[in-house]
Amino acid sequence: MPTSMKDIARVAGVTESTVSRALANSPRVNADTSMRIRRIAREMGYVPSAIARGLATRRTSTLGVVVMEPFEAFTADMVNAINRTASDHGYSVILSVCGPDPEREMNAIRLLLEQRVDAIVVPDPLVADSSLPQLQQIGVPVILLNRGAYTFSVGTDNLDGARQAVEHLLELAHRRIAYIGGTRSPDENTQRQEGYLRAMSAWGVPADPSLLVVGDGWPAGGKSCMEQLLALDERPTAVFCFNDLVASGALQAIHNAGLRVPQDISVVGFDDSSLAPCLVPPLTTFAQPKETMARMALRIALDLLDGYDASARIILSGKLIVRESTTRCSP
Amino acid sequence: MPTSMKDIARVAGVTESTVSRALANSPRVNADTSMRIRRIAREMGYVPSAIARGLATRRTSTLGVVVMEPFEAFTADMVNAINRTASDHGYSVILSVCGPDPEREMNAIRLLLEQRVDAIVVPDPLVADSSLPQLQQIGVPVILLNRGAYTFSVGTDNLDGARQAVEHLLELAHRRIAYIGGTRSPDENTQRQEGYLRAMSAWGVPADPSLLVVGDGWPAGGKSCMEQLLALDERPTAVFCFNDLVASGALQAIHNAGLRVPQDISVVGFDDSSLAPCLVPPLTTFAQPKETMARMALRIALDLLDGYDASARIILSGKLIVRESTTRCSP
DNA sequence: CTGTTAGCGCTTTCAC
DNA sequence: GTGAAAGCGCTAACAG
Repeated sequence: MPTSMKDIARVAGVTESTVSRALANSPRVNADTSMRIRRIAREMGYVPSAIARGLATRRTSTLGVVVMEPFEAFTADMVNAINRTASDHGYSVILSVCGPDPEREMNAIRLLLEQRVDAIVVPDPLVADSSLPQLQQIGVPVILLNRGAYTFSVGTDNLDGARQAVEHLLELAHRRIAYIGGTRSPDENTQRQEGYLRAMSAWGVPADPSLLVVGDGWPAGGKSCMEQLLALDERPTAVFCFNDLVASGALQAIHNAGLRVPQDISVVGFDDSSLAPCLVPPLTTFAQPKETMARMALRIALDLLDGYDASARIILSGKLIVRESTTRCSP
Repeated sequence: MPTSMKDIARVAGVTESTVSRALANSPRVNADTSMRIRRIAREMGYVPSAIARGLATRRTSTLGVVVMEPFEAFTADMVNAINRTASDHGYSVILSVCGPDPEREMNAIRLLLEQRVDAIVVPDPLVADSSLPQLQQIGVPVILLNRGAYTFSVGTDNLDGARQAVEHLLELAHRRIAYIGGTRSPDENTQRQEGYLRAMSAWGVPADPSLLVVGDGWPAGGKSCMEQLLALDERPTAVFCFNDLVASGALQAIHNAGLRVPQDISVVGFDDSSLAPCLVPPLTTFAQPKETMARMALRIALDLLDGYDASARIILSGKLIVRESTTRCSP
């Protein structure tokens, strides 16, 4: 058995309470005794029990994060960012992985509730809109990322992100610009597509329906969509992709067709996941402000825990990262 | 406050003990009462408290995982695999992220100990050999991955992996084969390099020292190493890389030089991380048996918890995944 | 400044 | 088959 406060108390010849205070650096305990107690604790290899403390204080300083398997680039980055901010605030992170299934997602949340996490963050939520209200009744703050329909959410401005991406291409003189969507997140897809359409029309470029294709949001889908686009009589000179994974699939298809990026076709992704700079060529992509999102999410959670009303649907703006997958349209 | 067993007991007109038993499906409680209790629990929205149970049983059914930030592909995959097996065994996973610094790694472990995790797994350990013994004295099982020097470890046969990779290239008639190492994991690097050298000598191919370069184990390092190799008077026709990240950097350098993969140069990676199939072209790479590694690691941990002596340095073999980045040498 | 006391929510003997 | 009681390790009033 690991040493407990009781053990320390015995050795130090004081009560548990004093030990507790000393270890918490309470000013209400004699400086000498305090120091002595801490020394003894160290010598005895004392490791405080977070679960016992949790039981007593009804706060575990623990944050639950639900992610969908498999970790894809954006999610992994997000977990990273969340973890970083969480530990800055003295929080540990419990990871609960679920499959691509709303029911398993709910189950993952239940598991976290059993662990009595103080709050839950879901970077890639797939819960149905109809179950959203239920999430607020759950007892602990649940924050969703990129889910504007929910009261406690922080997300990226997809509309504007898509606009930035497409305008970048338009500025490079591209006109036949395609959009490869992804069904894995219908809301986000709709918004990004809308942003694409608006940018096009703002520049007076008529939208060609055949340039609007939709895959599954994974590399395979991106690849087959791109193949479809390449088979067009008049193929696009640029493509804007739902996310970086889709873009990687597109890159493969273009390469297989014997074409070059960006000379023959420019490609833009979305997310600026850790995958983006590794691709050949390094991908131009819209960066979601992941760090800020994580910080905001945690802020909402902590405010809620402190009893403040933190209802907020925060929408952050990101910025385009221009790398080497885009260039001026050369007809 | 969430409903507790006490609440249920009051409503059901029984004692807490009976509720506890009923909820645990103990046969020692009357079938009818048991069912009734479980119904009440459900109706009251009861969520058991894992931390209270943990306090009482001194088992938290919780597994700690320490990973180095940033999550790179292999680690993320490993966390996935560990999580999957863990939840198969009814375990939750607490993630503790540390920087690339042994001290912070130890700190991450401490944090997990406070949470009273039942065991700890470290997929990419960077603790010094000299601190290894300390890990065994820590109170809970600590399993390291890919760290043969440690008593409780499971890893991949790096020597054989490198051999497989290089022999694949040799069979494709390559002779000028380079190795791009990575210092981020000295042990593994040494082993993979050794495997490379042995395969070469087994085939009677004299090793050219100028074909042996070493980077940092990240894409940037891979890129600059590859540039160095391309500047050689007689450049290699194939490169074997320390890991997939390095390979992605190499791919970029080759692309920038106006050369093609695999026609001009074949490239082999290591790990078969989720990055590999996304690259252009999809990367031939040696696959570590991640699922098996996770399973074995958990098995050791559970055996240890059950009081068995599970000392074992398990070395698993993996297999080469041939994709499109390698082809026959065309002189 | 320190001790006493009472839980936090659950499990687990030991009785009945 | 069920209850009573003790305890897991810690915190937090409340006294003194």
